[in-house]
Amino acid sequence: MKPKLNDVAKLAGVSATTVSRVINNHGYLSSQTKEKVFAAMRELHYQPNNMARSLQGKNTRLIGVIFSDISNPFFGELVSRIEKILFAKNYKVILCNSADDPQKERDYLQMLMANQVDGIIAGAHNLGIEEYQQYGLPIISFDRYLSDNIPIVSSDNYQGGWLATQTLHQAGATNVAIFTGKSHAGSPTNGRREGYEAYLTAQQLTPHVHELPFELTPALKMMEIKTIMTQHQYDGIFCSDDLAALLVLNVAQQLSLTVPEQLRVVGYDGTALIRDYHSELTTVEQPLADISTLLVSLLLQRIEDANCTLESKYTLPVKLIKGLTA
Amino acid sequence: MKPKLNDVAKLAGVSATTVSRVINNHGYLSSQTKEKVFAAMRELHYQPNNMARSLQGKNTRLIGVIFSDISNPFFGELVSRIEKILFAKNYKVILCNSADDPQKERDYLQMLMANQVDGIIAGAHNLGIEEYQQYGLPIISFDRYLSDNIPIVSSDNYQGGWLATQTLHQAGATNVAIFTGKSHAGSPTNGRREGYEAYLTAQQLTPHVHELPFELTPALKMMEIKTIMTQHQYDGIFCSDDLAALLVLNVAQQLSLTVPEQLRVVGYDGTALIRDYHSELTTVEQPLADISTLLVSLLLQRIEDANCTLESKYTLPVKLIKGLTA
DNA sequence: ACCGATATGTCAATCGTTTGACATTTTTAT
DNA sequence: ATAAAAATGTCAAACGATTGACATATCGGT
Repeated sequence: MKPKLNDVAKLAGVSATTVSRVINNHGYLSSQTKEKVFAAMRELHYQPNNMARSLQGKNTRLIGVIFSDISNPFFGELVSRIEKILFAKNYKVILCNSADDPQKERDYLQMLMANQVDGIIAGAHNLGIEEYQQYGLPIISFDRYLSDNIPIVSSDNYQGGWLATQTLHQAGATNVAIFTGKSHAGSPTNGRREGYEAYLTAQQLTPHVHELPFELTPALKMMEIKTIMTQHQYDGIFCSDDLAALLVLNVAQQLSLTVPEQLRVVGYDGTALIRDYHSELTTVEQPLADISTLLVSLLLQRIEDANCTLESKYTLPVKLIKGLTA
Repeated sequence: MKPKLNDVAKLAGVSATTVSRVINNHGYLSSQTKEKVFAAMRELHYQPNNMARSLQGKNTRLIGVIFSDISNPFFGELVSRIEKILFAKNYKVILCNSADDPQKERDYLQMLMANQVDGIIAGAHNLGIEEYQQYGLPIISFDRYLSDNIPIVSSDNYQGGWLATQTLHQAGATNVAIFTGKSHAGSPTNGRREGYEAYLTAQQLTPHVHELPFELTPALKMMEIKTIMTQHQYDGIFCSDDLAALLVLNVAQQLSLTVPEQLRVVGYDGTALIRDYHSELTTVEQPLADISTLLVSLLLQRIEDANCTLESKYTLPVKLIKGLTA
């Protein structure tokens, strides 16, 4: 039978009101009384019921975190960082993998509302989910436009696209392609492609855009990449994510193309996984530590003051991590 | 202002008791009344307050999931799968990254108790945490001994160790090492090393065990691996996780060792990430789909009936995924 | 001696929802 | 016509904790 606050009061020999005062550190309290109450709590393994407390108007300190799939190393690392920061601030994370399924994302929002979360960090890619605007909850978005009053945190995708393409060009590439996901209206990640195109246009070179649908499995994606690489003799490829870059390197090996002599490759993300286990890959690193810190910081400001004025966009600078592939 | 059940009742023109009956599908209810109530719920964007409901004895349907760090691809995929299965069964996951920090894991347990979670799936590696036994909660463990009445789910580590070593041997290796983490008393993962040693002993070959501490960063781990590989001329290496295997492959390249001619390598885990982006790696695949399904299934059985009899150990068969490295 | 501060207790209302007991009305079957 | 079933309403207690108002006792400073 789970211990209740009244049980703690009985064991400590004080009133229930006193126990509540100790737990919440309200009112006059002697050190002796505090110690007696804490000792009773320890002996009974008592934890105040957060459900009952939140019914009294206390925040639940639950945060919903929605990404498409945390088995993707980028999201895995991002969510891991966000969770660590939140836990250190006495918040806990309800994890949501929405995949590329708008209805699933809506179901998650409903569930998060029912669980009285204090706020949401949303970083999935589904579009057209009006519910985000209907609930009037503190929400911060990562890399996706949700509504006019929901701030977006992202890396400087445009700078990243420019930088990646510049790196390929300066490494001698002139026939440069980009392998990217499907463009979403209003999505900051479009900036990678825009930066890529802007650089090539400035250099009077021809852009070659290849969209690889998100829903392709890696194996099918690899086949598509192989088809493209066989049909075109690119000497530089910018992949708008690192996993695609790994596939390109795999295909290069299959086609006996030497990297970086015959083919230069740059990726995007620069997760710890890539830096630790694929340091050969030249990549544009998104500042995951800063992104996480900023997402949490903005959300907690919104939780503290729902009407506080925040920018609509926060753009963090990227950095080129020089490997051996470009 | 958040809508309450009474607001729904007013809009639908029924009593609050009727709304509660519709939500919980209790008692006699006409279809017309149900439809009126659902329409009012939709119009007000009403979600029943799960905190108040759980105060009434309803389960919170919250599950605590504790792993060391989900930015590790293995845990990332495992947690992702567990979360998907749980969400489909109308449960939600509170995510906990305990790292290699026992006190942090204790803090998480306290927090989970305070939040009245219905159960816990525990897969971190910290030892000596008595709290798991004190709270009397449904708990299922992955790859770690917690207490006599907490079931453990793991892959057949012994078979995996045997299989990996046999694969190296059959590929021509006779001077075979194992790179493993530190042994923990009672931990199923010790089986990998035991299977490795048993195979070599049966073949009258000499085991070479190298323990790489968990707390080494990948860069330091790589240096340690390079030192070992330089000092010994192993012709076969079994790594007890795939990321270590990637490091070994990196070092082999640095030392101009051809794989698998001069050096055969087998890893362990076989995550989707490895299969998709490193199909060249020969590895022992843990059945993550089955592990996830079983962890959830056992936990829900425990939640349903706290005294149901479960085995103390569930061991799932592994499978060798043949790549090019052995 | 007196007054203010300190310390703790009592009491009851409240949070949002559930739920059982009982009442009333309507509908349907015999 | 009557009885049973269906449908909905009323009412109040309860879940665990918080909290404000007020009471009482003790202690320390003036």
